Amino acid sequence: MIKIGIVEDNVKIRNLIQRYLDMQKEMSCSVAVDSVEEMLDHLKKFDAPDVLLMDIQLPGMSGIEGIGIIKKEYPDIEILMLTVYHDSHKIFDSLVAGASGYLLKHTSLPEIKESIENLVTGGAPMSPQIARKVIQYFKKSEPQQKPESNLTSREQDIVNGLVDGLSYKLIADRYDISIDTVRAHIRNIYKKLHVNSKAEVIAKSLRGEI
Amino acid sequence: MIKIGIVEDNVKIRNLIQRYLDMQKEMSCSVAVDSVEEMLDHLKKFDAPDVLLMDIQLPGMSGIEGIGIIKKEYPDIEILMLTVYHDSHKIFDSLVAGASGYLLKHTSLPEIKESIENLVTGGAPMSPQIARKVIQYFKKSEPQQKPESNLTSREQDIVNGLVDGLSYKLIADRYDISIDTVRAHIRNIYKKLHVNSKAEVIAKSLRGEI
DNA sequence: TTTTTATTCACATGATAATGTGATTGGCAG
DNA sequence: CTGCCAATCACATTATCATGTGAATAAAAA
Repeated sequence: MIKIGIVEDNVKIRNLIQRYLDMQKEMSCSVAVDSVEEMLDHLKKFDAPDVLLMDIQLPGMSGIEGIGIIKKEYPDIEILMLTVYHDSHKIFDSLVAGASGYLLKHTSLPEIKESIENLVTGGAPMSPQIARKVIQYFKKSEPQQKPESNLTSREQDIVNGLVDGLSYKLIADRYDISIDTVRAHIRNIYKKLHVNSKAEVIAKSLRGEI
Repeated sequence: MIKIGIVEDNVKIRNLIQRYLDMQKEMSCSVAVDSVEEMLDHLKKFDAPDVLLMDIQLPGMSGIEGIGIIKKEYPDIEILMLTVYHDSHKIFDSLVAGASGYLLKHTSLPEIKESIENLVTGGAPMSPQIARKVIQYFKKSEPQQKPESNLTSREQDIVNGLVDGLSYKLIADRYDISIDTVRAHIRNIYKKLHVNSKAEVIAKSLRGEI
């Protein structure tokens, strides 16, 4: 049974969602309040829910401020934002503060239900537009120059094999070359990187130093 | 009509997906090859598809390298990764390189279809586990809960030695114990982590999976 | 108290890795 | 055309690792 709490100041929306979720047999939603402050009061007195649906625009403290406070006291509560805002700042601030998902308010009730289930099983529900913005964030943050690999593409292949934990034999099989060729490449890689073991190559690679 | 291309070296999977997508009336999937190089050849000769499904582990150039090259020449193609890899590096590298979505290979055919539709209407499809890792990227401030290491502090010492690229002998010297003790610890570490080489331990550790 | 568990050490053996030496091929630059 | 270099392969030797088996001690848990 998943216990759910709601922080939302629009009474109609709040009641609608609460009734819908509480109706589900694998969920219970007994607490729905209209501010972070009230939710904090409630958490002190009763058992913490598993999931909190949280708006951003609220009377008193904003939902984003609330995330930090609630997660600090109750780190096991999963917080799912449910809001009309789709600007990058609010999205990122929410995620940095500790939200585990971000839905837009036009999301249908069954989709909200599905998102909550997704959340408790280790997922991170996001509306498609939100996911797009999150991904765009990575495309911009690209200007990270790599330290001039020096490695040829074949050598890089071999390094990837090592990082995947493969033996020389398995690397040879993967790229359909002989094990002696693998040896030869690895010799050259060691020279270029000034190392002398698989271990060091893997460490360098995973640290982004190649 | 959405035109789709596939780059995937497993013939069975490739044919399965191609046949399924091509069967949809609002989609066509006429090109399915097993390497980035072949796809680049195809793109030179024929009309570019709207969406490319791309594996990571491929003969020749990796799918991640391929993203950059393809997006540079054909920026309008949306690239959707479809792979077994779920480690943060491969996910982030793919997104930084320009992928618009990231699915794991166990995704069902109808979900793949849905993801493609989602993609062309401005979404960014991701498997739930992937979305979670992307979001965790933002939470780096907060100490992310580790997968319950199970390792004792001495074992963790040994792991650190491995990550530093030390041999058994050097680890023994560092902690002033015998090399056989190091062996014994490493045996136990392998059991706990279900691996059987230094390489895998180092990789797991540097990926934060310990 | 009895039983785990962490930590320590030893001996042994087959597997894998590291390193040396040398060689062939095909592409590219001077 | 010629030398350089990436990529391929072979053979050989020593070093290191992976794994099995066994065991002692002290501390923590049952």
